[in-house]
Amino acid sequence: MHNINYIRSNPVEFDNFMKTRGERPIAQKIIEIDKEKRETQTVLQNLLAERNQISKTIGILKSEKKDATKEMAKVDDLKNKLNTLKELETLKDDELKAILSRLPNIPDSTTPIGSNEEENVFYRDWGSKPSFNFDPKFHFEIGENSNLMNFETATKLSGPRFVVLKGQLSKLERAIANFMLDKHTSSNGYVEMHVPYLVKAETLYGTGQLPKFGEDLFTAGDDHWLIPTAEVPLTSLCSNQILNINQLPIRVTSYTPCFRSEAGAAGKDTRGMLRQHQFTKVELVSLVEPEQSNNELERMLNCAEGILKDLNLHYRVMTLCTGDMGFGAKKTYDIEVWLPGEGKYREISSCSNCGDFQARRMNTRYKSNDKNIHVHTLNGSGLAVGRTLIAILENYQTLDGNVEIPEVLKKYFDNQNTLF
RNA sequence: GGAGAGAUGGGUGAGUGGCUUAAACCACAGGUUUGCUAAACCUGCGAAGGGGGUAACCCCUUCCGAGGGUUCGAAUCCCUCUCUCUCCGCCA
Repeated sequence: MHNINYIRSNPVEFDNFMKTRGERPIAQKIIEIDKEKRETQTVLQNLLAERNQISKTIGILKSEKKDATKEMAKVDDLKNKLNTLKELETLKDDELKAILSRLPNIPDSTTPIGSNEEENVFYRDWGSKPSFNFDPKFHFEIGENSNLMNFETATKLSGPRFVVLKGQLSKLERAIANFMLDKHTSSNGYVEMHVPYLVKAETLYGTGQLPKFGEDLFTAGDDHWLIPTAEVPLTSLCSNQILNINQLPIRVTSYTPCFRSEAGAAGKDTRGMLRQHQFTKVELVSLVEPEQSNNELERMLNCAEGILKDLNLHYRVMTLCTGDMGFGAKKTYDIEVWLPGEGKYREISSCSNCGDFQARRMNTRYKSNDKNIHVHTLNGSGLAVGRTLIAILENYQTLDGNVEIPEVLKKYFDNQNTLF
């Protein structure tokens, strides 16, 4: 949610920012509605003050057993005006909120301007593409050949875009998640949380998925929605609170399933477990003071990259351009891991600084020198577990169809060297 | 699911239609006193928004779980909903 005062005093700049995010100029309309609302409010409040004054007089007159019919008639007269003005004010306020709640965040000054993913900018990379003396297979070939990755059974149970993992692959999924959680909690200063996977619409509004992107979500009825990412419950932990400054920074992590309808992705990545309706992810979330959020984004990115370095997986980091960034983000880094089977870099983590955008929507503030200031929120995958599993299968595969176990994961496998 | 009780500021908690402009206490912050700490005393201390002023500041409105209603006037009365607690039932 945007600060209306900012739009009021910088309408041109605001429209320019919105343009980079694919929005039409809207500041003039916002200012107009806001002005109407405030004017209505002023008149309304003056009348209310008048009514309160007269009512008080009536109270005094009555207690003195004097006649108050004249005053009562006066207030009666005010009533109609008050109702009309109240309705108008509510109308204008709703209009304003309807517009503001659907506008994306303003990009950071360091976010490259562009219209789609083609214009994302290379930031840095690590490692190099592994070489194979055979044709590396796709992850789903390795998985299906081992009989431990089954898409048909999953489709039988739930339809397309689900998977059943068995035995060592199911264990690998769990080992990856454990490794990530262990690292983030012991070395990176995050506190592990166990959170609900079903949340209210209000919670999704706070992080920005609603009202605009309901189509991407699964709902379980009765105002219960399945989380598309643990960012939603984690960021919302302190919603509607005023924190003490010494509680910051807050760094939390959680391993959860994520549910996405993939409404706009028909026909895209239909083979394998790259794009599923359900997948698991270890999420990182930070709440920090505004001055800290730029540094925190770099820190978070390093925490996510650290996992890939430990797993010895080659990756590159891209800075997303304005047109490819998510709704609530000011700046986003995507980490793309190299998948030799597919021969492509694929997103495995996305780290975003949302500034005060989400904090405004969910009303999370902290007290500093007697002032209440909105916190800055950040979220990042650290990492997507399913895609990490894919990356390990494709990067650690051997000629005989087996998969070597990465050094840091061996302790979860009784120090075995290979998976099968 | 059934029965009952409840929801008031950071916390405890008073307030059943108009001297409530939400008391009091605790916590917290500043100050006085003080060899240090503590105690005592003094002062301050919720949020959102509107208006005025160059400004320090001043005025006003709204908020007592949420939303409606009654009334000249609602924390207080009425209706609906949500949540919490206790007991019973069911249950991993």
